[in-house]
Amino acid sequence: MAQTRVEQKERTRRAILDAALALSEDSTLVALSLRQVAKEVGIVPTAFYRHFPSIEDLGLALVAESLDTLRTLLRELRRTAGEDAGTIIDGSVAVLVEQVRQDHAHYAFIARERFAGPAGVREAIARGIELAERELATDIAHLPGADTWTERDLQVLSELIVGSMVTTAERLLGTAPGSAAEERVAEAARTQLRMMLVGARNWRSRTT
Amino acid sequence: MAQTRVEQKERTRRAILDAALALSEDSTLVALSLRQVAKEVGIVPTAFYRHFPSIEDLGLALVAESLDTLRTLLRELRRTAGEDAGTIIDGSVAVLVEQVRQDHAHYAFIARERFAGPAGVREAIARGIELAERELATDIAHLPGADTWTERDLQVLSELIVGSMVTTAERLLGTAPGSAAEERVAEAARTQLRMMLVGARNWRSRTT
DNA sequence: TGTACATCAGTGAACGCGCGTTCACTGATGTAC
DNA sequence: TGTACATCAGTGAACGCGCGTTCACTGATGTAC
Repeated sequence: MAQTRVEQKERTRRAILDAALALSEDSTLVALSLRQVAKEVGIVPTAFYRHFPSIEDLGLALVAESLDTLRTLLRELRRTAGEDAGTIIDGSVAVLVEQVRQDHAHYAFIARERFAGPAGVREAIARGIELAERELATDIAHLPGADTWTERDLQVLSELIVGSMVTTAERLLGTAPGSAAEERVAEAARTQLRMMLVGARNWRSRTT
Repeated sequence: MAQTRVEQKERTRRAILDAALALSEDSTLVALSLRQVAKEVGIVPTAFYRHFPSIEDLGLALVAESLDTLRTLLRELRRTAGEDAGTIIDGSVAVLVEQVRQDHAHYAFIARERFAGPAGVREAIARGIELAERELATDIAHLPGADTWTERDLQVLSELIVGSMVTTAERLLGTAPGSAAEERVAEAARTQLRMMLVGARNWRSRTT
């Protein structure tokens, strides 16, 4: 029965993370107190220290989880990909909508803490987004027709696309699941990706 | 000499706004205390109430200023515009770089409070960005060749462009004035706008 | 110009409250033999 | 299997501190006459 105590600790840790996510929903991590979290979880404030040295460290754990979710999303993007751009675009937006619906709290957390969080949290988020951009650039490089692109142009295009996906995610956060507003944001995202695709396809012909 | 007392009050108000801007630079408005601001300005905490009913109201005043700055920027964008897209793009990026350099604290404030600020502040920022999108759509509609675009496509394109400019501004906030990093962000922004322009020019031919 | 009164930006004491952190503790779970 | 001991998640009292807000105030600036 060596698992029981370990499992109980893990359950409390999970409860702390979920409570922090829920309590920071309408504000931000830097305005969140250890005592609020402890109260929400149902433990005494000092018990918090059995799990995290500070709220900032709890935040870093949440970022790690959020970025894992994001990384899963990007893996999904790639997995859906054939070579038909329209399919990739529609699939990508569908996955993004689905992920934001499913892990709403995590994405809202990223949006909030990206610029307003503690320094370490901001850096961790920035690193995650840069990783997403590099992975996208790699995937685009393997598509047919991309061989005439410079590495820098691929990177800049990836930044543009990831940037617009981040913006789309931020807009989705303000819409209700299944609402007309959500579908409008999704449709706009598909149109924007198609506009960027048209730009990309006609890029070399205009600059070489 | 009816101005002296009024002027002194205005000077204190200005000092409070500047102190709040400076003190929230590494954190956010919701983590900023009235007492910190008062201390920075050199007044007693209770004197704060002669100027604002609360920190949130001070935040709303700061947003109004920030959005005025942003509105000036957009007016500049339009003023620079002939009909040559390359000139508009280069000029727009130059203006954006210049504005972010000049009013760094204000733009950093917008980036931070956009998702993490008090509810009223978040709404005010969202309204300002929507206004920028509508103004851009109006201006694009007056460019030659835009007459075949649907209103919705114009709106979606404007959202894409404003979104990428917001992302560029956020990236510029992380660079030092005159640095190589700043120029790299500016160059990427110009490339992205050109990619979007190529997409826009070839859009109708592919969808009608 | 001189005087008497009004205004009001800023003062300073006081309040109750929630904060992070310390410390010695308890008692159920786990381990050694 | 039974016993004696170790571990450690969670407890609860206590601390000093900064917080927003109240209140009655002061005294320089401004106004009426």
